[in-house]
Amino acid sequence: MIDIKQLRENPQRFIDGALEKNSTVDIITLLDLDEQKRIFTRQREERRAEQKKISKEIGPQIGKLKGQLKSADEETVAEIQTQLKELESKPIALKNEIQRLDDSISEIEPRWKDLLLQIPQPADDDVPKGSSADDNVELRTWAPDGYNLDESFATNRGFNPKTHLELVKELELADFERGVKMSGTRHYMMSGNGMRLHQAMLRFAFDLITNEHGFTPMSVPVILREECMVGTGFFPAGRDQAYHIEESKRGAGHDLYLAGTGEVGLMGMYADEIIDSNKLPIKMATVSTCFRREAGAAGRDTGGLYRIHQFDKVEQVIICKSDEEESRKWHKVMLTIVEELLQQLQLPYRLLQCCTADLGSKNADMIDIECWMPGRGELDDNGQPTGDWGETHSASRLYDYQCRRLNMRYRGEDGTTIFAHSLNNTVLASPRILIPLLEMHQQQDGSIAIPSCLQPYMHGLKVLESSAITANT
RNA sequence: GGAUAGGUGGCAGAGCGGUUGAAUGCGCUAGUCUCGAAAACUAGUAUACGCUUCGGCGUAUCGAGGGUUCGAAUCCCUCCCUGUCCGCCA
Repeated sequence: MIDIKQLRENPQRFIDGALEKNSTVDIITLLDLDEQKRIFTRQREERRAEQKKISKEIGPQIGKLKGQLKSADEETVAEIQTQLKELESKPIALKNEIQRLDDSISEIEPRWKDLLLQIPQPADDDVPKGSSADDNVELRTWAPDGYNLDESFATNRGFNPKTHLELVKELELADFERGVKMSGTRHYMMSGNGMRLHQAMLRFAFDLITNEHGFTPMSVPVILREECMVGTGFFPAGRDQAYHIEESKRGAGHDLYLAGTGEVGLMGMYADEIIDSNKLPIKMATVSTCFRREAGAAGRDTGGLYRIHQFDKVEQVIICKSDEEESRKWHKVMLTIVEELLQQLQLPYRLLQCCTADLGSKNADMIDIECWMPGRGELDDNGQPTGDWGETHSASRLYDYQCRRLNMRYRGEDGTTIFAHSLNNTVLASPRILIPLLEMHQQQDGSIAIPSCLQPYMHGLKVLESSAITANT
């Protein structure tokens, strides 16, 4: 959520920011509603103050008169009742007026709130403007020694690459048919060494971030209340991407959803809290199963491990003080950790500065990391895939947008409460990361060379090979 | 799933429908005392929003929402949440 005060002071910044993000939210109407709401609220407060004052004055008198009623004859009763009516007429008039103002305010409030929640955080000035993901800007690339990204995989390695789908099938690393049989399209099972590799990757990434970089290891709930989804900024925009769990026993607004990322649990845990400022920055990492409906992606990336409904992810989150420089610093740190991880895995990658259109409503800045996937992309004249970049990581910088929605604050030097800043980034999401891993480390005989950093997590196994290969050698 | 007890400030815990934003205790902060600390004593100690002549003033908040009333932490209704016991269970 953006700061309504900032919107009042500088509406143009938010109007421009929304346009750049292709948002159609009606900010003009919001400003209008806000003005009305403020006027009504102020009038209400004034009436209310007046009413309180009068009540305090006439209270004892009313009490006295009501006491007299008990022991009065008919004539005095009538007289006293007239006096009571007179005494009460003014506060009753005020009461009615307050009621009218209340009605006006509660009519405005839901629309006001709804619009406010929809206003995207304006992108930072140094984020390139763009109209779609095509306008994202490549910041830098990295490839292991001996691998030239300007040349094809075949030129680099001396043989044509198989796709991860072929490799998975030959080495029996996953079972798509049975996954689909049980749960429908975009479901799968990891099997045998595939499952071992999947677990090894997660464990390697989790150990790297928690042991080497001091992030606190956490587990998180993946079933979360609607408030957490709204608070972290995934709702309302991403409502159709989340699995909704029916919970009719709970009241409205208390429905439960499956999280699409561990970020929801890591951020939600501090909602409505005033964090001890000595504890900042809070650096946390979790590994959790993530669920995504992939609504609107029908027909895209079908088959294989790229776009699936359920996967596991090691996620990093940082909550820091409200300071732009600090936010920027931690953003870089989070990216550096991923670069370190991918370099250890010997996977070529590139950093993409997302343009305004690709940021999503929460982010002031977002940098994606894409890994080179030789088996993706268009086919060349010989029917060989030309390879393509595929998104594996996404590092978000949100300033206080999320913390404001979550009401997550800390106390400043002078005792005032300040909304914290938050950031998050993927450490590693598997099985998607297995695509570049398998495709990049495949060898001519169809086996997979396991990077040395993973070998301890694979009981020392150095190569994945099919039973057929083993039999031949 | 069955039975029962509750939700008040950082915590514990009071609160006849009328100066109750809320007693008291603990905690915390500052001061006095001390070479220093502890103890003791004194003072202060919620949040949000609005207004401000920057000294304050006003409104809201006692789980949430609604109602009764001139006036609600206090009465009524609905919902939410939590604890305990029994049953079941990865």
